Amino acid sequence: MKSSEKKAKAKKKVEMSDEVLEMIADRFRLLSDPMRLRILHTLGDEEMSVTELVKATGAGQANISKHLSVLLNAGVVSRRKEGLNSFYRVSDETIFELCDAVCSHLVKQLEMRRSVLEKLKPLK
Amino acid sequence: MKSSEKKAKAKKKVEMSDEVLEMIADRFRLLSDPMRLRILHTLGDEEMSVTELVKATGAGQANISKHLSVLLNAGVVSRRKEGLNSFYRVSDETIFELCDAVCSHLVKQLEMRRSVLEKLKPLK
DNA sequence: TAACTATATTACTGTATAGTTATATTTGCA
DNA sequence: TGCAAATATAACTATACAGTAATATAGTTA
Repeated sequence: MKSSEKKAKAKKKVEMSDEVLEMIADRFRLLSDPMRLRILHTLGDEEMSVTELVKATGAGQANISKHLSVLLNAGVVSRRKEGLNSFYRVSDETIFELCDAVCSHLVKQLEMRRSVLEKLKPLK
Repeated sequence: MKSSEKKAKAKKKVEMSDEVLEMIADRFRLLSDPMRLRILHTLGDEEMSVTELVKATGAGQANISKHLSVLLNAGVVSRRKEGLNSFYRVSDETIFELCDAVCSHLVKQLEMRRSVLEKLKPLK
């Protein structure tokens, strides 16, 4: 017992190198853009061409292509080329788990705020 | 059966407004910075003052304070003032679930790469 | 009251990146 | 071969933001 006699409360923490933190941050940064989230949500479990995504999202073609290349580079989507078309699909489903977790947290948060407002109502 | 006779494959997607996507992106953006991740990881389940966090992380005081105010504003940490000190603690544990999910994904990803390299070894 | 300490805030700088326009590249077709 | 379509890329602009230095604010102590 050497390092655990400081405060008795703190759990021993795993050392986190800057490199690991940077990798985790990179992963979150991937999902920190509304347009990329829109693309991923639009794809769902489907395979879609760039043109289809452009139409579905209303964004510019260059913009969509750029975001897709970011996602492709990160291994979140995969690409299948066929003639003139490039078809993309989500190859890393764990992305959706993260999004779902954030979504349900937001819902919970909004519900809490609503219930607080509800309690204030009678005071009007 | 009207909108479901297009491709038969696509699940009906929930409409996603720009506002909702922006909120989700905001949440991910919070975690897309290595220094904020370092602060959250350093805090863990402890309560710490700004000075303690400055010492533990090696970052500048102004920088730590700014990140803490971002996290406070987002409801991820809470603040307790006592005399000259401000004590912060993580108030939203769901943050750690997200981090854990990303971490285990990274581990899985690295293991996959390692096993690929392992198979290539005999070819040397 | 004056000096000191902890924290917050402001102003500034540099960097990263989202969106856009224009262009390059590749493939299919007349 | 030449044109058209789909996609990718390069160059540019504007914006956001992380880090820092300086300063403000508030509490503590001599």
